[in-house]
This record gives sequence, C-alpha cells and structure tokens, in this order.
Amino acid sequence: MTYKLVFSALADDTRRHIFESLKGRPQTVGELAEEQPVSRPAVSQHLRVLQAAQLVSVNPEGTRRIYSINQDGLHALRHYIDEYWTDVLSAYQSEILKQTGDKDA
Amino acid sequence: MTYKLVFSALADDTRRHIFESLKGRPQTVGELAEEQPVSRPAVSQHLRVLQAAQLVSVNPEGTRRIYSINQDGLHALRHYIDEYWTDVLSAYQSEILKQTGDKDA
DNA sequence: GCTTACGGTAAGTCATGACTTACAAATTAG
DNA sequence: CTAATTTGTAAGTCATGACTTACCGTAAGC
Repeated sequence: MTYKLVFSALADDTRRHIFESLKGRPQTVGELAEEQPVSRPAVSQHLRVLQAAQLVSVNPEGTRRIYSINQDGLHALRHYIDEYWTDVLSAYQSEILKQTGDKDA
Repeated sequence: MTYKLVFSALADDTRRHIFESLKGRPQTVGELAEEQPVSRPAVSQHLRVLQAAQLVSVNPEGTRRIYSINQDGLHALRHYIDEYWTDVLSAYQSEILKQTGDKDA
C-alpha cells in the first residue's frame, strides 16, 4: 500500500543521505542542506517525500522546522520483508512436501 | 552500496508485482508476463533490474529461463534496517543521557 | 535441414522526478 | 513597524527510466 512510497523515498541517494543524517540527531532544514551538495529548496522537497513515506516527522519551532526520524516508515519496511519471508517459506514448504509426495507415489 | 539498487528495484509497481509473484514458485518470463499488464520485453527488462539488485536469479532450461527468488537482496535490505536501528538507538541513548545530565547540573 | 517457441536486445517515445532560481509566508529582532 | 531569518512553493529545465515495436539468437520438434 504505502510500500511504494517508502521504497521510492529511499531509492534516491540524496534522500538516503538526509535520512541517515537524521539518524544521529534532529536537524533543521538549513543544517541538513549544508551537508548536502544540493540547494536548500531541493532538501525541502526531499523532506516532503520522506515525510509522505512516514520516514521523518516535523516539529515547528519558531520559523525553524526541526526534522527527526519517524519509525513508521521503517516499521512498514520491516513488515514487508518479514511477511514476504513467511510467504516464501510456506510456499517452499508446500513445494518440498509436493516433491516428497511425488517420491512416495 | 547496493542499497540503491534494491530500493529502486522495489520502488516500481510492476517489478514489485513480479517479485511477489515469484514468492509462490519459480516462473518463466512468459508466465510472469501473462500476469502483468505490460509486454514481455518490459518484463524482461524488469527482471534484469531485479537480478542486478540480487532479488531474483535465473536458471536456464532449454530456451526457457526460469526465474526464482534470490535471498541476497532482501537480506541486504534487512541488514540496512537493522543497522539503522542500532545506530538510532545508540544516538537516542546518548541524547537521553545528555538531557539527564543537564537536569542534574 | 526448416519451422516454431522462448526470450534478450535495440531504438525510439513519453512521463516522471530531481534540480535550479525566484518568490511568498511567517516568526523574531531592532 | 521594518528588517532579517527560515522555510515552503512555483515554474521551468534536463536526465532518467518505463514502455512500446521490431529484430536477433538459440534450443526443440517435424
């Protein structure tokens, strides 16, 4: 459902850098922009995408907007992976059972 | 390093559908193309991307090429998430300790 | 041998998205 | 109130990538 948002958000290098920069501490847009090789408006646009993917969240403080990590996005990602694996394992198991049954027959 | 490949591979709807279709059983290109609303060459190109991201692998059998799941891609993804979280937790912990110290001072 | 089936590749089109500069809104400082 | 700071938004440019049709190589069947 929202997997597309999370995957495409983290598919971009600049966004992944921003996201990993927030790993250490909450930061303002200006602080984040200084670390990146792109302009501040570009960072703003990236933050909007990250926010839509529920990977970051904002906390306004005066004119500044302090961005920090939002757990929801990565939790969704982990859920996707986990569910995928359980499905894979059950499918493989039935495949194995089928092959075993063929052997017996 | 290869995170970009995995994220961008799964960011596309068609590719995610193909990837999830392989969850159940290995399939040929033709079988996968029948389930998708795009042409067979398009599926071929998507499979190349998925293969580059180590999400699927091929097994030639005559003229057919049987695609199946490759664990490496998703393992890399899970590794990314896990490492991210350990970094986040340690950063938060030091933040909490700093705040506690400030209170005491 | 020839034909058919399967699938990868080439070339071209079109939409998306990452980036820029210019501008506007909102809060703080004097 | 005015000026300065911070940030989001608008508009436009340019590259990327998802898709199509046409084509080529390769293995199997008659």
